[in-house]
Amino acid sequence: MTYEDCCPEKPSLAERDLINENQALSVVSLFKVLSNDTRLKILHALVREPNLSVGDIATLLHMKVQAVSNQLQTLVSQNIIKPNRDGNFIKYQIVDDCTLILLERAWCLAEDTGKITVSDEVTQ
Amino acid sequence: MTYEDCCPEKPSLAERDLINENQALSVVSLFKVLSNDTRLKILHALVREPNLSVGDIATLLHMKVQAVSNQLQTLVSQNIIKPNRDGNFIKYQIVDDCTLILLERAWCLAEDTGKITVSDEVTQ
DNA sequence: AAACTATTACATGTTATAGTGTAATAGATA
DNA sequence: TATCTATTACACTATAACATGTAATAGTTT
Repeated sequence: MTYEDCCPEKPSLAERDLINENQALSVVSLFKVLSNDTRLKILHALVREPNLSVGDIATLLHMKVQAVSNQLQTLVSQNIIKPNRDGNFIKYQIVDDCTLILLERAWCLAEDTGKITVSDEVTQ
Repeated sequence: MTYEDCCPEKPSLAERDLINENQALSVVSLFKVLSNDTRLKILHALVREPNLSVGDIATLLHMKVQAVSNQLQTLVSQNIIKPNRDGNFIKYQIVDDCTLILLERAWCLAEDTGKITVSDEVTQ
């Protein structure tokens, strides 16, 4: 998965007409999905290990299953992840890795602007 | 401004340890800044035409100056834009274009996932 | 078909955020 | 220094989002 695989051949921001209400709201809805630490953790867990269940994720994140389920539903409704039943469990996987480019870029940017570090040693 | 200029040489998402609380919150704070239609419009206006004043932007967006000022302060406090006095006016410019990569990617992605179109003709 | 268990639905309390109106401020110009 | 005007501060209202607890559901397995 590289940058070039996602969203090629679009006009640059400066060349576009000023973003209108509908366009802005669509972009906002995408950013909003990524604006929650629980959802980010879920997504990252699924990148590292696809096909986790609600219980799996709750255990990994040390959270209540309801809280995880809430955020899974949000991610499903936004078509970021999709459910697949496997016996007694419903396991989730990421629909389009292009969404993850945003997470990757933001993570990098947060590191480079000094807010966090790769190893997070600053907070220790 | 290309992708390669921003945030090079970082481990992939799958290779990283599961994102921790501090890291997640830092990334979230970045996404949150971009999760508001007014702020997106302001940023895009400044990409298209740097060094606009609060009044300029309020006129462009057909909004109250106070509302624009509120969001400008948010963007300044997050170090996304910076103020420069010019006579009676305070004009704003974008600090780091790398932030815009996120906006560009999200806009493209929103288009490609069918939520909006380049010309926004769907909403007409 | 019945029981079992993972998952979801619903209502609630809490917190955060956006925009507005009024008032204050700050810097420039004369 | 005084005035003028763009900008910001503050208080307030409305709205939305998150986590939680309880209860319901749905699909599997025996």
